[in-house]
Amino acid sequence: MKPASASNKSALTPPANVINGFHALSDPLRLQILLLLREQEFCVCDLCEVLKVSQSKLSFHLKALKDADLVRSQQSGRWIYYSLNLAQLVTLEQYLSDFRRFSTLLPARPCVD
Amino acid sequence: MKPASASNKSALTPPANVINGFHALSDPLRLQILLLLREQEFCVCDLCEVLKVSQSKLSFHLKALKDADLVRSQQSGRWIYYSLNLAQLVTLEQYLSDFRRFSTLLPARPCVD
DNA sequence: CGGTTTCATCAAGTTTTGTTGAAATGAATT
DNA sequence: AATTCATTTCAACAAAACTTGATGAAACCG
Repeated sequence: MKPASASNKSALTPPANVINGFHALSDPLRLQILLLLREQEFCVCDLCEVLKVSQSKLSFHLKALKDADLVRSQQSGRWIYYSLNLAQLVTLEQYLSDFRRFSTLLPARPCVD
Repeated sequence: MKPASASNKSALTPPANVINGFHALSDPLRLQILLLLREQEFCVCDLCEVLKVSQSKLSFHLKALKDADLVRSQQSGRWIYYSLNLAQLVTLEQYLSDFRRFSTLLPARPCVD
C-alpha cells in the first residue's frame, strides 16, 4: 500500500475526454470542420466540396471529432448531417479556465494585502 | 436533390499557435506537468521525481510545452525552472469561447420558419 | 430488380510522435 | 582542469496518427 504523503497533491490523471478533446482540436482540417459547423449543419459531401478533401480523409477526421464528442451526426435519408456539440467545447473551455482560476501565479500581478 | 451548399465564408486556416497549443495539451503527462506548474515553479529534476519519469522523457515533453509557448524556462545556477505561461492558456481558452460566441446553432433549438 | 448516391470502413503504406539509453553541453565545485 | 550535477540532444527503435485507394452497406431512384 502507498502512504498518503503530503507531496501527493496533484498526481491526478487528466480525464480521457479532455485528452481526446484536445487531440481532436490539434489538427488544422478538424478545426476548419468545426469552424464551418459553427454556422450550420453540414452533410459529408458538402464538407468534402467546401474543404476540397477526399471523402475517406474527411470521414477519418469526422470520426476523430465524433469520438472526442465534439460533433454529433444525424441521418436524414441518404445524407448524414454533422453538427457541433457545444457542450463538449464548453467542457474543454472550462478545463482551461480552471488553470487560471487555481493558479497561484498571476502574470505581472502586484501582491497587495 | 442536394441541399443548398453554404457560402464559402470561413475557409480560414487556424493559427499555428492554436494548433500547437492544443496538440501540446493532448498528452496526459504534459497536462500533469501543467497541473503541477499551476501551483509553483519546478526544476526538471523535481518534476522527474514527482512524476516518476525519466529525465530525457520529461525533457522531450517540456520541449513540446515550450514550443507551444505554454511554459517558460528560466535558468538559475545549474537548475532550470519551468513555469506556466498563463497568457497562452488564456489565448486557447479564448479560441474555444469564440466557438460559443459565434455559433448560430444553440443546442436543442427548434427550427422555425 | 439493377444502378447510383452517400457514407463508413478496411488494408497498406507513409509520416509524425513518443520512448529509451547513451553521449554531449554547460554551470558550479573542488 | 577535473569532477560533479542538471539538463539537453541524439540515434535507434516502437507506436500512433494520417493518407490513399478500394470495398462494402444502406438509402434511394428508375
